[in-house]
Amino acid sequence: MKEIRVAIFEDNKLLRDALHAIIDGTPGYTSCGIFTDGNRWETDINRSKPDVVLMDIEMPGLNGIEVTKNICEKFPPIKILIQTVFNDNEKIFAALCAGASGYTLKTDPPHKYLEAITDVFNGGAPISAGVAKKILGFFAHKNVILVSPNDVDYQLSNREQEILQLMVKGDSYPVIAEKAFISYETVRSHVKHIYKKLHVASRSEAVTKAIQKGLA
Amino acid sequence: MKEIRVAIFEDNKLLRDALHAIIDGTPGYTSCGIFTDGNRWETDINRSKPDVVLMDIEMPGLNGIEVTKNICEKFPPIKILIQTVFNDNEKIFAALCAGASGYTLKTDPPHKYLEAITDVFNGGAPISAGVAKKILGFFAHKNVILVSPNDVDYQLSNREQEILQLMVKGDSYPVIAEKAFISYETVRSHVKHIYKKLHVASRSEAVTKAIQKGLA
DNA sequence: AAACCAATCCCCCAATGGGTGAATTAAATT
DNA sequence: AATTTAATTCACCCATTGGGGGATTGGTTT
Repeated sequence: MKEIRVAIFEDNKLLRDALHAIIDGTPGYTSCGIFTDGNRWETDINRSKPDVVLMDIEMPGLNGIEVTKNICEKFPPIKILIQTVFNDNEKIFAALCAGASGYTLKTDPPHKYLEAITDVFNGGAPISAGVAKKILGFFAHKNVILVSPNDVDYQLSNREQEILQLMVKGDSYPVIAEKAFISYETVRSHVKHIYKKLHVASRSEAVTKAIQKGLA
Repeated sequence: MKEIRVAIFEDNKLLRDALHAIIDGTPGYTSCGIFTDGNRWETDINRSKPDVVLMDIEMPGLNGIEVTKNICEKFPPIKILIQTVFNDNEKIFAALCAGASGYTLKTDPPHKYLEAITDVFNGGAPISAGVAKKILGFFAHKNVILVSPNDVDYQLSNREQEILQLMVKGDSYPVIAEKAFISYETVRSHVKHIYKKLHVASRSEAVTKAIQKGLA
């Protein structure tokens, strides 16, 4: 049975040292890297080669959510366990979307941490009670809607995506023209191309599709 | 310490009897009602007065999701624990939105059930590992978007909501007029009122707001 | 060289938005 | 009981916006 290599991102020295001690002090776990911020995450990850990353959300410089997003993209096999203290719905939601594999509360006792680490390492999805309650709250209060994934690629050009964003925002063509530094007529031309690619025939349909397909 | 009153909705006789036996056989738990479908849910709930409901999703007649929605609306203090077997994302998502307090897999062992019942009774949100993984998947793959809750009530009338739905669908005014059995001019009149109430000035803004505020 | 596409621009006409006004009905308030 | 408020219905005028077709340029691919 291989040891689980754990990297720690945590700006609080006390917590950092405590985690380090717990992980290195428990058979089956090794702390392979301890970092106080996410500014050099890429080299940090490359050198420490962790199986699991313990990620603090609030850190100086790049925050934990950004770093999580980046690691998930560049190193998909690495499991990330986010640690959170706060009750900010927006932040929890953003953290969920970043693509981590589990969420624990900092107030959880050490043995819970170790359990969670093993759990994510084995492909599980440990979620602390408090976080679970929040997530169910999201759904129960209908603060969340399901969008069909990008099963189809609409092949919008960069410029077209840009225009589409502004359309979703509700900007009129003249306003879009100003913001994009092109003429009114050119905006309209882009819009027409967008409609063709999205298979829609009006602005409102395009906006609906953009939101529901996650293009905005 | 009060006993926890548990009602069971489950169409499978074997499972139903097993649950009944486990719950009544464990100190601290009483099964106060056992039902094979949700068709008479309101009288069932009124008579059995449960603290916690074990709800099967697939039942003849009214399915578990509908019944859950109804109970959550009419009897908010009652906690509902949904039991699921299948892997259908859509169904799990619908179940989450119905407003239940917890989700267990039917494959979980009995002691897990009892734990989950106690957990929801105490305000927790037990989520089985498999369901947790699915939920994180929703968020990680961005198949889900956060909508600001109805923090403000736009006070749209029924008719206006109806028109707004059709606008979101992308119907033109003449088409909306046909579907709503009113004249073109009346549609326009409603639309203007909608814009005033939503504080927007164009169809696309109205559509965006409708989607993001959950009005559609 | 030909075909393609993104990005730019113009014109015609239909659809949409804002203002204003008004009749009927129902509900709420005084 | 009288008044007010709001919802629903309809109408007209007119300016702005939006949709469809067409066209040019420059760059890329075939």
